[in-house]
Amino acid sequence: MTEPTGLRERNKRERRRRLEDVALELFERDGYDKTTIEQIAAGAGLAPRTFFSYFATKDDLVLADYTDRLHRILDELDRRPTDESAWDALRAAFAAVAADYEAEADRLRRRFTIMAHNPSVFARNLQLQATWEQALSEHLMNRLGSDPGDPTPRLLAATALAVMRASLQHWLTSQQATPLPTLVQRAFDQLGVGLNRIADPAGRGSSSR
Amino acid sequence: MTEPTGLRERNKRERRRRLEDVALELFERDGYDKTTIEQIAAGAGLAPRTFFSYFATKDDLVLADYTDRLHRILDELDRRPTDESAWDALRAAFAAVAADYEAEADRLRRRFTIMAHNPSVFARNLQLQATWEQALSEHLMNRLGSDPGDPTPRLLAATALAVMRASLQHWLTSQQATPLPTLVQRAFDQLGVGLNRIADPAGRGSSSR
DNA sequence: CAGGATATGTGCAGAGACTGCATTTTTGCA
DNA sequence: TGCAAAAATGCAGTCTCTGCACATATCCTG
Repeated sequence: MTEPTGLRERNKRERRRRLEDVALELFERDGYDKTTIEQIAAGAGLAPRTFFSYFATKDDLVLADYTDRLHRILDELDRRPTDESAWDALRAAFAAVAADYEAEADRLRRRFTIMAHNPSVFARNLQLQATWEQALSEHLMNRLGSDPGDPTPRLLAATALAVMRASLQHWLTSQQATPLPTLVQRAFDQLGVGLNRIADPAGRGSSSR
Repeated sequence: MTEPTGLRERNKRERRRRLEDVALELFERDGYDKTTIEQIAAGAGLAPRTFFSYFATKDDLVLADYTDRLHRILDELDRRPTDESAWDALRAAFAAVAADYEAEADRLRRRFTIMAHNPSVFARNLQLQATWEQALSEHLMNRLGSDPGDPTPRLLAATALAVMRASLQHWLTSQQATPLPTLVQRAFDQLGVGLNRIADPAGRGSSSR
């Protein structure tokens, strides 16, 4: 199934999670910069050298599950009917993912705080988002059947991610006053009219409205 | 005028530029990672320690004039008539800046290459763009007279930058087939219908409440 | 269940970015 | 010219991250 093997994998996962937990705690207590990898490894009962076989960099500790998230979005996008306009599909996919975020508002806020105080982590976050943009963009290229030279998919991807980011930020700083999916959908709608026109596969510009 | 003093400032500028030049050259010849700060400093006739009084990090070397660019955008934005919709103003401002970019396509391409191969530089680039987003967002808040809780300015800023980034990338990878300002304006137009509705100061489209 | 194949953990040595501090050199100016 | 501010430099040290050799744990096959 989703379990390739037994003990070995289990331990690996276990240690990885332990490293994350210890790190988050130390980061919050002493600050990101003041926390050394040596301390983190010690806290997780591992040798410093071993840390780097779990995380490539210290930054990655904070953003461990990003790849999962990306796959989540792409899956959600695949689940949308093909006759739906790309923009509407993005809207729905991001709203669905936004719902996931609701469940872990706390964890997100902790990260957000660390990121806000640590340029390198923040930068790493953006960098990961850029890989999302790339992946999303390719995905949309297929969906739209556009050729590689067409900037439209990239534009759509970049815009959708910008919407998500802006919504997320607003949501976190506003103490989650409005549900995130609502914010996301609202933002998508604000931009929707123009984009539906260009991203509707059937060409009949009638979708969100 | 803009010259606070004579020789001292002059030398400082000189050395800064020399560091940049040497660095770019070495980066291209030996690769970013293989080039040490010691080498760069030596090439510019300075002590290694001195490097850090000119650039905070190695990354910054590649992205030296970013702050200037930001100011350029904000100035251009200020120059737009106040009865113009925010989106149209952004369109015009970015198109104007895009024209600047045309003049230095070569330099941009060199940077682009370095960034494409070096995650940390790329990340730093994104990080700087995030500060732009912040600044732009505040600027727009004033222009629109919206209150701090309104996500619209941030959404506008994020989207505009996404447009610029996507256009720039497309422009560089397509060998500058189409003039950048044209690409930028076209992309803005693709998104424009929905955004004009919300970002029109005249308020015809029931702005953000 | 033995025992080799393989994955994983660990210690060591070291490169290289970056910092704080004390000191020297350069430049601006009275 | 000579003094004060600014800039350059040297030095010691911290920390992240890497390569390599070796130890240990896990798995799998016979």
